[in-house]
Amino acid sequence: MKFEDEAKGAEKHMDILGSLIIDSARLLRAAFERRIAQAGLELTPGEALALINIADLDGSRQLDIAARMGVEPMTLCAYLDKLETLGLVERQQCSADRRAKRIKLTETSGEMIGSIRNELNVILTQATEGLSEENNRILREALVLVNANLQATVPSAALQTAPDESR
Amino acid sequence: MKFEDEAKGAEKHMDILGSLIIDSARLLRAAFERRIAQAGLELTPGEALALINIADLDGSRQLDIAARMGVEPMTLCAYLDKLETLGLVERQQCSADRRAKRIKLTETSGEMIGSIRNELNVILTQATEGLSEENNRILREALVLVNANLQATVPSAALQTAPDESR
DNA sequence: CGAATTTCATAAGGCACCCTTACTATCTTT
DNA sequence: AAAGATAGTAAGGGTGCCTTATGAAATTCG
Repeated sequence: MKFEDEAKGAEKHMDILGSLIIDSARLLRAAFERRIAQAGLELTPGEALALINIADLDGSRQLDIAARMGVEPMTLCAYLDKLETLGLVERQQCSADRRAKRIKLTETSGEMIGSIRNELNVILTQATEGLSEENNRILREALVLVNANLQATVPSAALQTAPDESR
Repeated sequence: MKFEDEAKGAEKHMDILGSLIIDSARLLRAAFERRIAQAGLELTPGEALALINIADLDGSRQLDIAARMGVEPMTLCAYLDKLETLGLVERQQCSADRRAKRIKLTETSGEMIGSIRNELNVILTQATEGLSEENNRILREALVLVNANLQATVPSAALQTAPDESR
């Protein structure tokens, strides 16, 4: 059997990117989790991020929020259960469509949202320490592009964006 | 609703980076999982990545491989159980330290490793489509920096930094 | 109009990732 | 030789996210 490991050097810088992204996410999530716990906020990272997204989309329906977050509606539903239990959001009947519910922030949520944003801010400031403004921008733009590219490879994404189903 | 969120703009580009990284990781993992399944490789992404790392560190002990991967020894242990069951790696007694085991690739693993590298390659080529060589490099360097920064915030990181001088 | 289909939220269940704690066997130090 | 550190691992848990199925309401259409 002959192995074609000659190409390994060329591929190496590729598969490293995969590890880098996955490692970043793990580290980031862990750091966020630690900070949230330290700050005494009784939320998981997923719930906290959901709340942040809801803050930007106050009054939206669950489908829209889930789409914005890039998760399945069911995944968001679980977060909302928790957030509602904690009194941070409310599910209100949508008058236009009685199947749907509008997710509204409660008055008491403001403080929590501020705290979460603050923790996020600290973490990301630490994480990007030593990164030039310019490269910070490129990093974000590159990730936006990567995400769009990956999203396009999702089979069901054909329904949303791609007109091509030559699969 | 009538709240002034003037400060939000300043923070926004920060917390977006967090979402971007986490989203990338989720999309990447999902894409990898799909491709691995399609290719008929009976591995999870974590197991596959472990195997790739082992390929670069053939004959190392589990602690070193775990450190390289950035996971706890126990996490790696579970991957190894699976990889060993599949006949892709072997645990060999380390002659110098009978507590330790050296992880060796089996002969049959070459094919699997090639397949995994290939799938990774395809995914990452897709993911970085439209990204200039220059920005690709900056992306990777920025992530390396971010990972190092985040790693430094881990409480137990003080313990981790020392034991690695045999490189 | 009424039946079929679609859509929104959700209940139920599952897989993967990764961790902490605790234990055994083996080094290392004193 | 006794005490403590270290390599691997068994056990178990929390989180993230998914798929499938269900009930209710909306929409399409014969």
